[in-house]
Amino acid sequence: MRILLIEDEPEMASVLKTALERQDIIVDHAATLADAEAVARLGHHDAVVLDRRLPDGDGLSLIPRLRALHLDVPVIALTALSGLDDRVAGLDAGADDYMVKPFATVELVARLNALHRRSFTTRANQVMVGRLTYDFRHREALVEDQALELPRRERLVLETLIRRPGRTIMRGALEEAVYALDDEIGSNALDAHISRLRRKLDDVAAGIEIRAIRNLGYLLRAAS
Amino acid sequence: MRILLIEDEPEMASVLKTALERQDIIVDHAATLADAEAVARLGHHDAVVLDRRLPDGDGLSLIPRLRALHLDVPVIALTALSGLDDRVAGLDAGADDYMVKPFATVELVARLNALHRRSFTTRANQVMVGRLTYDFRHREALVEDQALELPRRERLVLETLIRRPGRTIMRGALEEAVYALDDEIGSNALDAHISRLRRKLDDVAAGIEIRAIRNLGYLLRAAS
DNA sequence: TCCTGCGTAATGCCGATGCAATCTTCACAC
DNA sequence: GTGTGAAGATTGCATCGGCATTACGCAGGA
Repeated sequence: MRILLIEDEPEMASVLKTALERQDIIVDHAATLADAEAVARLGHHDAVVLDRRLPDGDGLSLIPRLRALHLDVPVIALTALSGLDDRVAGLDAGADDYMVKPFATVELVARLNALHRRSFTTRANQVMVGRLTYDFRHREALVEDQALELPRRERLVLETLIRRPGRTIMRGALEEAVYALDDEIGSNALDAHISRLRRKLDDVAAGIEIRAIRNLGYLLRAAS
Repeated sequence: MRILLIEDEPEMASVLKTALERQDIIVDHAATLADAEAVARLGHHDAVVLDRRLPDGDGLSLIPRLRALHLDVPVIALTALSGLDDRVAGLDAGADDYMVKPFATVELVARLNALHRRSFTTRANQVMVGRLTYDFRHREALVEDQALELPRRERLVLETLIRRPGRTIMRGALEEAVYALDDEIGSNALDAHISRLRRKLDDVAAGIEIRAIRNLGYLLRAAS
């Protein structure tokens, strides 16, 4: 696992870095928001540990900027303040977890591991289900190392489903992923895409099944 | 191949740029360390040519910063100093190669090519798709041992596509490979090159197809 | 000066997409 | 087991936008 530690106090940073590295966690360190953003953009990290009080602003302000770049890296916010308001602010801003200083580093490690496990499948840039590999970096589906050509909508559907194999994706979530907010969508356009996608996956014997969950959504899994 | 040239003397920069471009190398130019770092971070380059004496510091200081960002791009350091100490300093700092001014540009080109090949070690010097063989060492396309003459841009397109046969190359990646940063590219210049390249490949019955992936990019593969 | 490479723009074409009609499957009740 | 209604699946069709192609003019090298 590799994380980005954003913390301006040198001593705190050093202590944390040492503790994390002892747990086999790779730590990149940034002391300012500007640096942090530049580094985070590279997308190398499995998690971000973010101090709120930084020389160039509130750490939380980084989160929406990362999200805007489609960096869905989980974020743990650190703060000296323990008030409920601050906790809410942190989670509102999109932090995935929240720790109040002072805290035991073992707890931070534990939470990082938890986040990592939780998001592991979604963050790898390749996911494999059945005989199908989806490469998020190149945005292509591969069967036996051959690209499977998928048009835009179908590809978006597949991307969304394969991020959480075997889990239900609600219909609304799918629509959000496939259509922009201002794209009005009537009728059953989504169903049609699912249908076409299924057909293509069958044609190449991808060993994948897309199941409808009535009144809820769909899930993708290796065919039994 | 695309490189980042970091050199503050305008004349030197201009001469090198011209010489390299004559060898079909795409050159992005930065005059300061700050600029260079910002551009290098984009990860577009196959190599960095780095002058040591720069207005904002010793060029070598860039290398550890790039490594910290896990940019493993090879670096050739240029210097006016030929002392052993300087050579050691350069290699210590992580430069892959080292040249003392003044030097012959042909030598620089040769070393760049060597580095480039080395960084593609996993890849053969020749790739064959359909009836077409592309020889990266001599930078020529062969059909039945007959060289196929391709102008610069078309060859760059082919090189990029054939590196990953049967896989999608995103439009942006193609543009990066074929054009320098400051080359304004409007309209459909890339499309036009693809079209001309296709025509030439068809003319010699190369047995190759270049497919468009709508909204994404292109893919090259043996014709079915 | 001629020639070739290149970028641009106009035009034509085809695939992707949304829609709607029709068929199939599922859950539940009896 | 079976009937029924609702949700889902599939497919043909018209539309639209992106890609392909080609002609043209410019620029740089022979």
